[in-house]
Amino acid sequence: MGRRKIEIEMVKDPNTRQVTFSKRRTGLFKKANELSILCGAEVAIVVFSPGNKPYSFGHPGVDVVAANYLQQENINISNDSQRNASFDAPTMENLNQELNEVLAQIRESEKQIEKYDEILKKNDVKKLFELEVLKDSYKQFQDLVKLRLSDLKISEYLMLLAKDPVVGVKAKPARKKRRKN
Amino acid sequence: MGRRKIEIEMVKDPNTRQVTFSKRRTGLFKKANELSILCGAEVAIVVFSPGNKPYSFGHPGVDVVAANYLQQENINISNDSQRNASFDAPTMENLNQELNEVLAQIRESEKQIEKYDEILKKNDVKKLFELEVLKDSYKQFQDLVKLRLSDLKISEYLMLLAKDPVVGVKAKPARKKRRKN
DNA sequence: AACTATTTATAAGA
DNA sequence: TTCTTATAAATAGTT
Repeated sequence: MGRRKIEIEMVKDPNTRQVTFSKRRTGLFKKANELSILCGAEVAIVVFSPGNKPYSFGHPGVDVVAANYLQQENINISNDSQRNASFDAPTMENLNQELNEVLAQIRESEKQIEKYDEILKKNDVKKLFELEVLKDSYKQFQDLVKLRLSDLKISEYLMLLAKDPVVGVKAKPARKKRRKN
Repeated sequence: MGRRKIEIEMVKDPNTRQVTFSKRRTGLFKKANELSILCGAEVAIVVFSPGNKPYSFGHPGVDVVAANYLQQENINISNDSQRNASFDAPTMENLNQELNEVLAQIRESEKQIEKYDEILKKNDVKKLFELEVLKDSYKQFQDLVKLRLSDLKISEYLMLLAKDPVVGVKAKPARKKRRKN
């Protein structure tokens, strides 16, 4: 889309890479905005620049979309457009707690997946009932992962780390550009 | 970018709106993928369709997963009401092979989830880079599960089992599809 | 699901 | 960084 065609591969020159990033991030956010308006869709994007600086776009807001994504279960219960718009900036404690909860449940589910696997390998028809039970467990596991440990959630976690990287050590007042590679 | 210029405003016709959504979501994810590769940037996107169906994109440099996702979504993404409408009757061999593949991948990923867990518990900021790497692994895992072991396929698998309990012995000729739940 | 006339994004240059 | 512009790419309407 420019004077010349380029291959989709890492841009080598760091300077050019930064310029490309700026241009394309602008374009991406514009597209996202158009999509949300044209289709009435909710969109949330989090991007880290080559220098690891976070940028985000959201309609109606990253927080709102994140909350909806994470709490989709509640939408089924209340039909109203009573979206949970109150997704306060997460703290490290919140995120850690939540992640640990999920990870615990994942481990719990893994045991059952193991059994699932075994039954499948045995192909024992008499275990059909058991298999259905395990299926339910597995679906719960999937849902948990999808809903509660979403890409977005992880990105937010990383954003927090990026912004306040001295977790549990000390808080730096500085808000300048942060880099690590 | 089309036959005519359009205003950026809600597309009124629901049918057209859905088509526009599909096309532009594809475009958005493609752009996101290119951005991540060209610039080595982290990107995460969550979108809700007009029908409130969630779609997500994530990954730097895992273009294969993104491509697979786009290729397979016509299988995975279909309305509940039309679930079985266009799903060719799977054979036992197909399903067994597919499930075993996925289960292998799950076990592979579990190891990395463990490491993820450990790092989270440490809250060690210096491990940020490591965390990002693990996040990628975990996201791949998520995508795999979503793509290849959908609820639909499990349901079909169970249906087959229920009807044709001699698993792994032989595949009976295709039969009419029936729904259980 | 494809096609194509147009619009839009953007790579390179200033 | 911002602007310009030639060209590549996305897509709106069509088949």
